[in-house]
Amino acid sequence: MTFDDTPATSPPSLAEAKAQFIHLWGVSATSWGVSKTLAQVHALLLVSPKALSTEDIMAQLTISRGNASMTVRELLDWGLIYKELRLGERREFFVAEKDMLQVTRCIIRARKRRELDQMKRSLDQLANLPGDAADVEYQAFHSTLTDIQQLATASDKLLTKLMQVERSWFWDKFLKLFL
Amino acid sequence: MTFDDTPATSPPSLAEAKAQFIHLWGVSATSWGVSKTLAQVHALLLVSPKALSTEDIMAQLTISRGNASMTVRELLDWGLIYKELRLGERREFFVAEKDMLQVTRCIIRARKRRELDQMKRSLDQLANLPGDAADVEYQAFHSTLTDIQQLATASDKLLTKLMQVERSWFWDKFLKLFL
DNA sequence: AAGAACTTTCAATTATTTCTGAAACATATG
DNA sequence: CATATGTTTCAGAAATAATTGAAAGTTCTT
Repeated sequence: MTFDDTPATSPPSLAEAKAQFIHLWGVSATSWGVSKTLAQVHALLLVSPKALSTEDIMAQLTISRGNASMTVRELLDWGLIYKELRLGERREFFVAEKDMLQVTRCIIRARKRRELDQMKRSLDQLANLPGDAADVEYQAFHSTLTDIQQLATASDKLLTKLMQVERSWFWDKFLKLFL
Repeated sequence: MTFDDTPATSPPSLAEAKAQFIHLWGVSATSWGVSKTLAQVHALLLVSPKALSTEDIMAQLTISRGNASMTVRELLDWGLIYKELRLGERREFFVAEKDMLQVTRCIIRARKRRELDQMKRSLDQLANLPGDAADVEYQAFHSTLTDIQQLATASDKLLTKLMQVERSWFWDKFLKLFL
């Protein structure tokens, strides 16, 4: 990526805009409990028309080999990037899933599994606690837990539906229905 | 707290269950970029039938006065708890909003304002970057940014609708439509 | 206006998370 | 099998974020 010296008043170069987008994606991720590097590697690949090697990623984001390796592996787990193998090349290249509907599905799937499903198990256990229905302390606990459980179940079902939804249905029916 | 000698196999006492819930809420919050203490104070008040003072909160969660004060303030900002003032009492008591639909609205409102709205502004700026439509690098950048923008706009509208939705509509129509 | 009761602030400390870099590991090639 | 090329691991370092606690601030009471 070339260095460039344009004055502050002109529109940013493509390289600058990419850097800004990568930065933005990193900052946003952080406030949703996702590691900055994970998001930045994702952003870099999202705006890259061709597959990048680990070396490319290290160089562009100035991160260590270890970090790049771990991060790429996690993105593969999420399903947000793919390996691209080339004949006669030892090293691996990576491309991002570019379809944002698909990206959304991956993110919902991963986070639902990791956090919502786990939480529902704990809630089920706690909400079943037997107790004295006349005790105001017990009542407060039990009714709050039940309400949260209900909300968790509703969220779960909604997210499951959203993941399964067809592209055409999504853009045609769903959006027009609500928006 | 009362004397209790039950073996490990029996159901947990109410106090234990509350502690577990508070812990669960704290852990879950952490993975969504929300501070542990914020969530734990919220959880404590959610399962407390009566309003608690700052002292109560400090004691139950063993946190410092400063932490309790800051956290309570932030929960007030989110709209998740209310002050309860008592005649002839200097100190303030706090109660949680117990209605989980309302709680959901507060959380959506706060996070949308803080993160989504801010992000949309940045995206608008970046997606407008002029460039050479024949350049594959530019194309990749521009089309990805446009897609993300579209997704952000759709999310925004959906969240706005969700916040405005009536309770009856939500439980009757929305859920039955999808779930 | 001085003291009591309570709240807020913030610099310093502590805890947690993330990242680095070098060594170990894997695999292809001469 | 020795070397070259590339990947993974993980203990310690560095960066970030959360928390404390004591001092300053506020408000009520007499």
